[in-house]
Amino acid sequence: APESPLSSSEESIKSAGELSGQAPALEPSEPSDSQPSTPLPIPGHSGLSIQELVAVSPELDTYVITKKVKEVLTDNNLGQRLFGETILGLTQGSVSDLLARPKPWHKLSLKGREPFVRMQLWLSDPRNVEKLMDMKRMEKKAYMKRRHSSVSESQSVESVPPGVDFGPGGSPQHQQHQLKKPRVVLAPEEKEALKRAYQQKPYPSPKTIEELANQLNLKTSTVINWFHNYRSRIRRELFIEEIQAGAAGEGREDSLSPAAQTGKVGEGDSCNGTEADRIRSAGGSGPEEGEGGDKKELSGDGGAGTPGRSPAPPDSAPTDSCTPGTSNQREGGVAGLFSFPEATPTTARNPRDSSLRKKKAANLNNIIHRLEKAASREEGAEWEF
DNA sequence: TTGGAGTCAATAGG
DNA sequence: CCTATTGACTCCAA
Repeated sequence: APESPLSSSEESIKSAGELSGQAPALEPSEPSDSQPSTPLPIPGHSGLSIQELVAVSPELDTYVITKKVKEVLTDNNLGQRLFGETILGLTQGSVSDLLARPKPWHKLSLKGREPFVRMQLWLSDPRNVEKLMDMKRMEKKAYMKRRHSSVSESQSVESVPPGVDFGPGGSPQHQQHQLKKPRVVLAPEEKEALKRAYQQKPYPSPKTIEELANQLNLKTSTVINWFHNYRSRIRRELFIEEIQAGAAGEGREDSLSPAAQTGKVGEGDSCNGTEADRIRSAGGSGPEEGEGGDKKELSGDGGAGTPGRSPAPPDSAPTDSCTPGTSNQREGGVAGLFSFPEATPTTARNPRDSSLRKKKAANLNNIIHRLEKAASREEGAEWEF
């Protein structure tokens, strides 16, 4: 007998303390949602609306929404899969990701806002929870029935365990080519190497990527994908931290508690990075833009995962000092990868601040990369800052 | 083409 | 079962 909490809209209390004006406008008013007419046209395809709703949506607080959704789901023993597939039209993994690290509304594309609008809509009517629970029961029932009566039925061919031929039934479409790519799983050492490479160059040139792939024995496409994903995920972490920093205060009713988790990407605070991924950038490689041919050998230590390569590459301060400080950037100028100095003690209290800083540094590096790229393309010209 | 945003879907842990 | 992680894909804009 699940009760029905939440009122259609409320939130409000948010302390996004930032310099940007950005008045918290007003969002409480939901787009006059009648209620029954179009509860949730079932993910697939709606008659016509969701997208329009998104376009008119008043800026939602994605953090509050996901928090509420997680709460409702757990309180009612509803899984992400069912919720995602029936309410959002997304798979479990996507839902997990979305709920765990919602991006701030203003950084979402129209498409990206859709799931949040759906969640908001779903939350607005407590009866939706009931419906979902009913579906859950139905699924369970169907499942029970299936396994009870289908003892005879041959195993439905799903994922054929690699290298297994089945004599009888004869698999329908001979996908024998084991055209089920095994899914690459990068070894910890490989990830480490890639992260190191990322710190050197967040945007490696095709040539560099090629070299990396060879050194690590990976397909170049894998390396490319890795960089795409890593950049994207680092960026997202940044957003998260931004939000938390903004809502840092105490305001939160049930504040912190669950918040503590998140920590994942950048804890390697300061030195000693065991296996932490310090975003700290080491000596910057020259701006090898375009075809400027690059070098960088990058110690590939494909085996020993222990840090401490010997013939350190060109720069890299001895002892791998913690203080990035004055980067010994050479000629090239800009190139220098940012690495914030142990900033003002005022901002160093929280370990999270540090990782935030590092991520921001990475972000700045991205910006620099873009500027350089644009600059080289525009052939100098008006790039006065 | 390249990079970003969203997702999917296989997998690893519980 | 469930959830979290993550390499690969699809779309899109520049």
